[in-house]
Amino acid sequence: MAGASTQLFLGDCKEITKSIEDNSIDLVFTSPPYADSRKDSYGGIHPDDYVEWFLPLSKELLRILKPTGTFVLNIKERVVESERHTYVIELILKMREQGWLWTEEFIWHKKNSHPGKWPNRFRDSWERLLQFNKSKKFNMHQEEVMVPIGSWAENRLKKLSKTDKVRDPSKVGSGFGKNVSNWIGRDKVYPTNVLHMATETGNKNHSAVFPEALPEWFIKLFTREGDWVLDPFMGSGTTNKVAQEMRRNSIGIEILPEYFDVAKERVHKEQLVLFEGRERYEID
Amino acid sequence: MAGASTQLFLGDCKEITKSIEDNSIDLVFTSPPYADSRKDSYGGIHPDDYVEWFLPLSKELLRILKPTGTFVLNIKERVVESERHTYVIELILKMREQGWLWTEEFIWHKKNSHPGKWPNRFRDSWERLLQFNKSKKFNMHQEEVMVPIGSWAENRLKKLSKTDKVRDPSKVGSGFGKNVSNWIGRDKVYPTNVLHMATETGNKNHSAVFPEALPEWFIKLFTREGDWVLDPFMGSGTTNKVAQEMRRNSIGIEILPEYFDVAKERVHKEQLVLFEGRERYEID
DNA sequence: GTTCCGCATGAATCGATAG
DNA sequence: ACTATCGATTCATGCGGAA
Repeated sequence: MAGASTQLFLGDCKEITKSIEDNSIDLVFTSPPYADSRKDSYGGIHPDDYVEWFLPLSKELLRILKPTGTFVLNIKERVVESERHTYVIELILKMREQGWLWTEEFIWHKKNSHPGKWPNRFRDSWERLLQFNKSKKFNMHQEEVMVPIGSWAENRLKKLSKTDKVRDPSKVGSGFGKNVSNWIGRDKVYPTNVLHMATETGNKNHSAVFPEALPEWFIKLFTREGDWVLDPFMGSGTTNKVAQEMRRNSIGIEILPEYFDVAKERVHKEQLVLFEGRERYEID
Repeated sequence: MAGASTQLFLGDCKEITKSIEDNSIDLVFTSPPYADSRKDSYGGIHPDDYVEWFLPLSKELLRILKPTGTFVLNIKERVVESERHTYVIELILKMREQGWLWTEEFIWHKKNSHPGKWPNRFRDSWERLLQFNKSKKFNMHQEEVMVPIGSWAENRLKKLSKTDKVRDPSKVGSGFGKNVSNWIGRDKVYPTNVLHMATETGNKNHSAVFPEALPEWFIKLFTREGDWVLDPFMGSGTTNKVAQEMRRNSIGIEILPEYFDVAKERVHKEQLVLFEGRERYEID
């Protein structure tokens, strides 16, 4: 196989996932609209309704995921009336009732979190990456995400300014860059469950909320070449773009035409299959 | 007052907290025994029983905390049968039913987390620091924990003789650029809700899991000199030692004599008040 | 070509004011 | 009283043009 198939769907993921086969997906990686945010984009799900809104989808995802597959959910609760809302932790409990295993919670430390100052809280600088599985025997390719202790750590160290050292005296314990090939032959260690990455800002064509390195890391960890990756809330297609570059097959679903069009432009045209409404376009 | 009072109690915190006055504590900072861990120390509460075991204490804490006070709970769920157990998130929900506000969740990134390798997960490198409050109007002294500004500022703020830049008018916000001049000469900024701290490595006589910097940070943030700090699971007394050095009054409760004795030795003897069993010793 | 440096922008939240 | 809108506040990053 020369390239991987990238199938992009325009429509509601709750409906479109129904047409996906049982036990066919190796990794679901997605960042759904957070409650009440992107109000104009997704209809603004109220925090109190969020769990009930999400559960029909997670039920479908449980069906289409392979027994060896993994579901990684990037999410964070909003502040509502000076409190962290509980919809995320309630969702975890309800998904377990559906049959999901809550295997792990990774932390994404956002080094350049949104600025701001409030009398009762500091900047929110992290998000959850909830790992769910269908069975205890899931695929995990740990060696693929090993961190070079040599080059990466040293370069990282070099860049630290005096003030950085004061703020974070013993460096950062885990992290990763984009060019794995540069690390071949170096001494490597396993990473931890804390990921240090900046959000991507200032990108003109698309403002990806998560950096490419985020789906890249989980795709490396939980899939092999030729496996199937699904992002039911594709947005501008970051997950699918990365999956394609990594020679994984992928499915992306997006309900808003504006985002869908951006995603279309970001993936390479070979092996791209588009499903827009009733029509089906294939580009070879 | 020359020094702060440090009162150490030997006994069960669920009982001893009952004798503490209503609305008298400014900060509760504690790291309770995690479920099933330190089995030999605390009797090993089973994960499934953890919430019910904890709730009577949190109810007392709600009573004795000042309306302006804060409860910081350092906790992390254990892995049980390849899953993260749900007792922590269930506890959050139940404590809210008791009347607590779940204001925030800080992340303690443990930079030197214990090494290890498992087939299905990486090293656990973070813990939760759950912030609960009694009311929305709690004391928070943000200026006490400011950190050096990032190195970006060195270049960014070098020359600002021009007129203030105005943000893209398409965005509603009034704009960061407009107030850039406010940043000249500033060298400290507010921190985020992610704390990078190493675990205490020095193998001492006790199993102090958190470094002194951890309670120190929260004591600075949520109390002033002369305020009252409580650690109901004192352990070897790290919280109380730090509180004393920071001229805060404190109460520590520990059920195990071995730990209690270690704590006794770690605090300075002036103003130390001991309550061991029925007897009361005052040392002045 | 390489480094430097200006600059737009981002899953935000609170309190006051208006409807 | 209760909800909606709006102004104020604040860092760090990567891009792209300039040196």
